[in-house]
Parts: sequence; C-alpha cells; structure tokens
Amino acid sequence: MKNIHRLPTSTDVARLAGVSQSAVSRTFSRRGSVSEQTRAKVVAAADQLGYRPNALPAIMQGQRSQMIALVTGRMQNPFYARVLQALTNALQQQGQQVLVSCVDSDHALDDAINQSMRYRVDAIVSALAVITPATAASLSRTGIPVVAFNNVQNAPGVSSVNSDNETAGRQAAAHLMTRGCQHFGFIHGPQDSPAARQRWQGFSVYLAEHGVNDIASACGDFSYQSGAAAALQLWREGSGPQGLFCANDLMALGAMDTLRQTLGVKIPDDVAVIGYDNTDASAWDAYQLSSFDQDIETMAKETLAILEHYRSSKQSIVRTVPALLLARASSA
Amino acid sequence: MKNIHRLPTSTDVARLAGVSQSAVSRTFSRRGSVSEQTRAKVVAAADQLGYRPNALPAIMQGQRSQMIALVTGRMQNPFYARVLQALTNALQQQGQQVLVSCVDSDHALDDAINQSMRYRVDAIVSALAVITPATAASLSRTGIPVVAFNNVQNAPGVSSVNSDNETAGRQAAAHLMTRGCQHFGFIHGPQDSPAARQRWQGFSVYLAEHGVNDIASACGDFSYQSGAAAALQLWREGSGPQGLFCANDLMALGAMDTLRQTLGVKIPDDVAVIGYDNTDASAWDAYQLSSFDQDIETMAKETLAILEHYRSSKQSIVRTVPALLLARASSA
DNA sequence: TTGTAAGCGTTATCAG
DNA sequence: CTGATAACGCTTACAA
Repeated sequence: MKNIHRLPTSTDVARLAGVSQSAVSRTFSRRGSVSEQTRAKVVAAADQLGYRPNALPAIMQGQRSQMIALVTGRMQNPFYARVLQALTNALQQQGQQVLVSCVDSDHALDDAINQSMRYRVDAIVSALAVITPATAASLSRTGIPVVAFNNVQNAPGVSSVNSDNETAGRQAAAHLMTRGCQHFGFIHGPQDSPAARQRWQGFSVYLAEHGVNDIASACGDFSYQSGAAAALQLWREGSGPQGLFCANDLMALGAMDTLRQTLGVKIPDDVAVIGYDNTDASAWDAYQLSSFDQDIETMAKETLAILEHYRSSKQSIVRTVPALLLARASSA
Repeated sequence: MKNIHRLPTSTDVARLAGVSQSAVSRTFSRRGSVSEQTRAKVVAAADQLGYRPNALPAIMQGQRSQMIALVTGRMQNPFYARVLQALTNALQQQGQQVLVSCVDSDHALDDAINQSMRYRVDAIVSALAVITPATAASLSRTGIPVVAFNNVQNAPGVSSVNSDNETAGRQAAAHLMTRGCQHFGFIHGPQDSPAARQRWQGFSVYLAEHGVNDIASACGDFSYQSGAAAALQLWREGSGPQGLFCANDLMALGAMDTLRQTLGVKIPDDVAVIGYDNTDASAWDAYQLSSFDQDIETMAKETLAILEHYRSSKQSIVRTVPALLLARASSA
C-alpha cells in the first residue's frame, strides 16, 4: 500500500484524466502542443487531486533550477536587509527563488556556499567580503556564476556590482570642505570590508590633494555602538574634527548621539556629519543625517543582468553604480 | 560528446576511483559501511573531480528536502528582518535551508507559497497574516506543515507561535497607570494584523477594568511616517494623552520625533511612550524607548520544535511566548 | 564489505 | 496531437 501522504504526481493526474503522463507534462510545462480538449481534462483532474508540479526532476534533467543562493551578513545591519529585499523582489518577479544564508564568519560562508550548491542553485550572490581561495577555486571550476554584491573581489571569475565608493568618498570630502571644515575625521568600517576601505581611500586622497594630510580616524565595525565609541575616542584625543565622514550610517548615528548627548557637541554647528547607506533612520527627524544612497534596486537589477549575460558569454563582469549624496541637516 | 559544464556525478567519481557508484553514495551518505580503503579512494577521486553531492535525487526518493519556505513582509520593518535572522540561524544550525519570499499583498503570498511548494519544501513558516481560504485548504490537503509566526491563524491545521500580545497590552496599561497617567492613547497597526489587534485588546480591556473607557486612538501601518502622522492627529484633536502605547516601535519612534520636534511635547514629562518589538533603534540614546521584547530567538526555536513534533503527531500546535517589558527613559 | 538493479517524477525524443 | 521510452543522479533493497 502506498504512502497516503505522498503528493499527487503527474502520473496520478494522467490516470485520472485518462491520458498519458506526457500529456500532463506538456500541459503544465507549456511546451509542445496539447489540444484544448486534453488540456481541459488534465486541468480538471489536476485540481481535483490538488496536483502541484514537482520542479526537482526538471532540474535533474539539466534545466535551470531557478534558485539563486544569497549570502549576506546579519540582518541587524539595515544595509543587508535592504539588499535582501531588493534582490528577492527582482528575482521573484522573474519567477526565481532565493535561498538565503546569513553568515558572520569566513568559515560559515564556505559552509553556506557548499550547502547551497547541493541544491544546484543557478548562481551565488554574496554581499559578504570573504571567500577563501580554496572556495573560490572550486567554485570557478564548477562554472557556477558568482556575483559579489558591493564587494570588490579579486578572485578571478567572480563578477561584482559595487556602488562607487571611492568617488563618494571624494564627494564627502569636497562637500565638507565647501562647507568650510578644516579638520577632518573618519570612522572606519571592519578591516575586511573592501567597500569601507574604498570610501576611506577616496576621502583621504581627495583631502591630501587639497593639502590636508592629517585626518583623525577611529575604527568601528559598522554597528551603532562602535560608532558611539569611535566618536568618544576622537573627541577625547583632541578638540575633534569639524567634518566627520563615517563608513556607514549606523556608526554615524551612534556618533551623533554620543556627540550631542554625551559630549555636548552641536551638529552641524560644531561638526558636520556624513554617513553611507541612506538607512531609513537617517531621514528621521531626530537625525537628518546626510548620507550616500547606494541605489540598491539598480544594483540588484545589474546583478540579474550580469547573470543573464554570463549565461552566454561566460565572462565575469564588474559594474559600478554611482552613489548619490543626500545632503541633510547634519551637514547643512 | 557530453556537456563540458556538467557537474561531476557520483558515477564519475566511481569510475575514477574504480569502485561502484553505490560505494560512492555510501561514502558520502554515511549510511551503510565502507572499508577505510574504499573510502580513501572515493574521497581522493571526489576532490580531484570537485564532486559535490546532489541533494535533489534524494528528495525525489522521499527524503526530506531540508528546505523550509519563509514568507515575510518587507525588510524595511526591522521586526521581519530579525525574524528572518533568527529563523535562518536556527535552521542553518540543523543543516536546513531557507527559501525566502518577501511579500506585501495577499495575492503575492499565495503565489509565493505555490512557488515554494514546487521545490518540495518540508514546511512553510509565514510571518504574514493573510492566507486565503483556498490556499489554506489546498495546503492542509497536502499535509505540509504550516506555522504562522506571530500571527494567530484561524485556519484549521495551521500551527502558530505568538508572543503574548494581549498580556503585554495589559502590562503596558498597568505600567502607564502606575506612572500616574490618566489619559491614554493608542496607535493602531494595520487592520489585518492580528498581533496588533491583540495588543489593543489587552490595553483597552485592562483600562476599562480600571475605569478608563475613553482612549484616544489613531491608525498607522507600522511605519515611522504613519506613527508621526498619528501623533499629529492625536495631539491636534485635544491636549493629548499622558500615556501613549504604540502597536510597534517604528510608529512609536515616529511619534516621539513629532511630539518633541513638531509639537514641543516633552517625553516622558508630558507623555510616557511605550512601543513593541524592541527594535535596535529603541535602545539608541536619542530615543530610549520603552518596549516589549518578543524574544524572537525563543520563538524561532519553538517553531522548529513544533515542526519536529508535527512530524510524528501530525497535530497542529499553538504556542505563546511571553514578551518582556523593557522600561526605558521614555516612560520613566 | 561490495556491486547490481529498481525506482523517484519529471522532460525530451521519437514514432505513430 | 499523442503516447512510449530513455534519461537525469541519486538512495535503497537485495544478492554476492
């Protein structure tokens, strides 16, 4: 006796409809041709049985799985949340599915990738910096496309989509200079974030080009708390900069709160602050934080375009999407 | 000639290792017995070829797919982001995968569920309120377990995990009364959120039991902006309540900003505010918003426990997890 | 401990 | 337009 809880198969439908299994397949796959009469019988039988086509066998036959793996960091960081949202949206519109992994260590990343591979995902999109050389190598050998999202990846065969961090860094510096700042500060992101480093690069190089070589800086890890701590450090070490650029919004918000409430520093009167990400909270009345908007929706679309292109060319591609400075009260 | 870009299969490995395909299967599935010698040959051949076991055939054989579908709302709402994080974490520890769908309309939800089903997910977890009767029915017929996350679901055969919204609502009222408030206000969530309704229920009933029948209220949609608008409305209509409970934190934060900056109302001197979710931002210096922590990690674990239990009992279960009031400066 | 062979539920090919 | 039939890459008896 068969298992009662087995889902109905195309064969079950075929039997009930009095047609061949292939007829059922053709009816649902929309390939090949089926007479209107047959289709009607099949459809009737199918929903009498509550039939749901099984996607797995098709994948085994070599069709694309329509699943992509997305590897991101922790959702506490609103940037990752937005990335997930944008990518999920874009993919679902195309009928693709998203297999997510939230990860916080290198080891876990490799693990997550290996797990996803077992399900034969069509591609891997990683918003995380680190892929070990071993993983990168074995990945490129499989020929499965990998897109680094907002992370320049030196690994060969890895495509990437990035916001133009360096130009943004330069813009931040220019904006603060225009506003009359003479002393500058920067709050770094985690060491392993290429994006954060590029922001620093643009910022510091621009300032150097304009005769400023002494930038006060402190290190953070992209969290609110680390931003608060960094601000404390910067202002304890001296009188504090007049222009502060932070590698992301969360740290900028933490810094703002500490500046205003603990250190009694006025924003923007005593110091102008700029962040990066245009997190929702940046627009809140309590902050009005100037920030760079990364246009994640466009980056998501670019990601899909890269994957589409890769299918024919097998070439890895690097795209850069400009970030837009939204000047708000924090730097007015 | 075979497709060059085909991934290596267990048969390829077997051929290279000079053993049977089943030997390879046994080596990787850890069932059955393999001699140390054979295993060594197999492993060597496998990573020479870059072999990755394919999970799909096993699923077709009736094994569990180790994938669960998660349906949530938009990640702009930090609550959903935390749910995703917690669930993903808990599942990945068990070697399970998460197929996500972010959804904002009923129609899209049914669609997302149907798509997931094609991949033979082991279960569906929905943090969204609405499942149409049709979907619910066809779902229960398939026997696939469904867990409503923080959404009481009247549909039969649907399990759920909820934070104790009603008790929390009562606690909020009690807390505000103890503090000496006499006039109360509430900002509602979306109409279709059972959780938000239960919070209101607890809040209003407790107050009624203590002689307060007149509660000023306005409607929001869980967003910061809607909270700001609701506050404006409440204070324009009268002198404003002394105790304000909001169906979630985002709305409470919006209300706080509007109260302080637009209306010049002091918190907590003129009005005490309580939110729900214990969003990260609630703990920020600029807000110090009292809030209920839902202990999402526990709820995630309960979800897995329910699924585990369901496997043997086929019984749907309802669990309630207490929410903890974190009293901060906004209601001090 | 091994290998052989029969499925799993589709799609793809090819006669009718 | 339709229906057999052979894959797809595994797991799982069963036999050796």
